[in-house]
Amino acid sequence: MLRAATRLLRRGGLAAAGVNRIVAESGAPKGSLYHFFPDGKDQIAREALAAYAERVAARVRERLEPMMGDPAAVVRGFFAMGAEAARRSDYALSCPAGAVALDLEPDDAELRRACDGVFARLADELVAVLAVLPAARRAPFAGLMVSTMQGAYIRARAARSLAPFDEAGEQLALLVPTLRATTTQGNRR
Amino acid sequence: MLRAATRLLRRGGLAAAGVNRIVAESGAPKGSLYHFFPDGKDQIAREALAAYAERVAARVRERLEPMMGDPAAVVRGFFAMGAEAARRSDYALSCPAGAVALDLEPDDAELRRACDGVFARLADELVAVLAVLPAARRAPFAGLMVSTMQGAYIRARAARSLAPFDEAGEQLALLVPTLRATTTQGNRR
DNA sequence: GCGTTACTAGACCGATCGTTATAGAAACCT
DNA sequence: AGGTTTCTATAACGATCGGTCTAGTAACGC
Repeated sequence: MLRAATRLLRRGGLAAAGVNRIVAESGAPKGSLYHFFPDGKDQIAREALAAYAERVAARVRERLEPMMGDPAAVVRGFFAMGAEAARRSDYALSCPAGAVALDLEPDDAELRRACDGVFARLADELVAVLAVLPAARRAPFAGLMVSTMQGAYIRARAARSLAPFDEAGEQLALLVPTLRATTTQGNRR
Repeated sequence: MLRAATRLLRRGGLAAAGVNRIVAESGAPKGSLYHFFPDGKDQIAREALAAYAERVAARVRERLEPMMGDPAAVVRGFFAMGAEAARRSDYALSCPAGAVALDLEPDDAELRRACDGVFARLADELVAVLAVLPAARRAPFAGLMVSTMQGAYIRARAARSLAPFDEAGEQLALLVPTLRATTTQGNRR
């Protein structure tokens, strides 16, 4: 059921993940939804996002850990993962956290934090596989990668093209030598 | 009325821009909606996106053209614009095209193209103000900037922080020297 | 066996969705 | 003024939304 919720969230954000559609697509028992998720839709979305965070973090580590010695390869590999997800779903599936974040009403504080948690979890994983970079550079660069990945999902869907992923991977990889060369004391401003 | 539609799209994507909410918030005559927009919600969204594209392109040019000689300043200025929009709306308003793109059902071909048009228009404007860069580098870098901006909107909203904009601006600015130095024949792969 | 709890089916609620229909007011042409 | 077109108000449509409720079955402790 959480799996169906995640897929619908990835497809069209909060709006597409109606409770009726979730139970319909999941084939799960319809009456038991509010038994396991007493708080309703918000709780489903929250837990789906939390589960997604762990799953995607694990996949990132599994796939990028072998390239730890070559940060540029890590960058390219990261965006290749996004491209693959987009291609395999014919541009239907994006990151659920991104889709939800843009659907948020200002009062959905918990859901907002759940989205933030996904990004934070992802950035942490990237920091780990970017260990070769100077310490002070890792976190901002990981954040940049996460942001760019979210945007690439958006643009890829709009253009029905994988170019945004390739574009992002190639160019952010170009940034790696600069990040390696610059020591902490050499930071701009 | 298009203005109200745009604001609602920026706030929460297609789902938040219900026709009733549009007429309510716009104060516009309620009965006349389907007189001016016979195709209904899709048409409103399409025209709102088209109008937004022109407006944001004009603002980008107006604000960044003075810095054309310094691409790094252009980059920082671009993301400062995003940060300002997010800050002024208390993280409520993002790019409508991004929000709509992640809400799209696969059959909304026209709306998808409208989103793509916004990104293309924006990238074109960035290419124009990045004229100092080598020609072959401009378009991909402009695309990267657009993608990263979309992602920064997402992460800023999730984190309720402007850090993603600063992060993006600072680091993409670091990429400028590399792009300037590398000639066309020096392209990787 | 029984009693209790965990779970499920499905109808049902009011609200809101996008859209259409009807009918009346405003504006315009001559 | 009369007639025509343009616009507006309001009600209503069926569909779907998130959520509740009741009745019932399945599973378990004892």
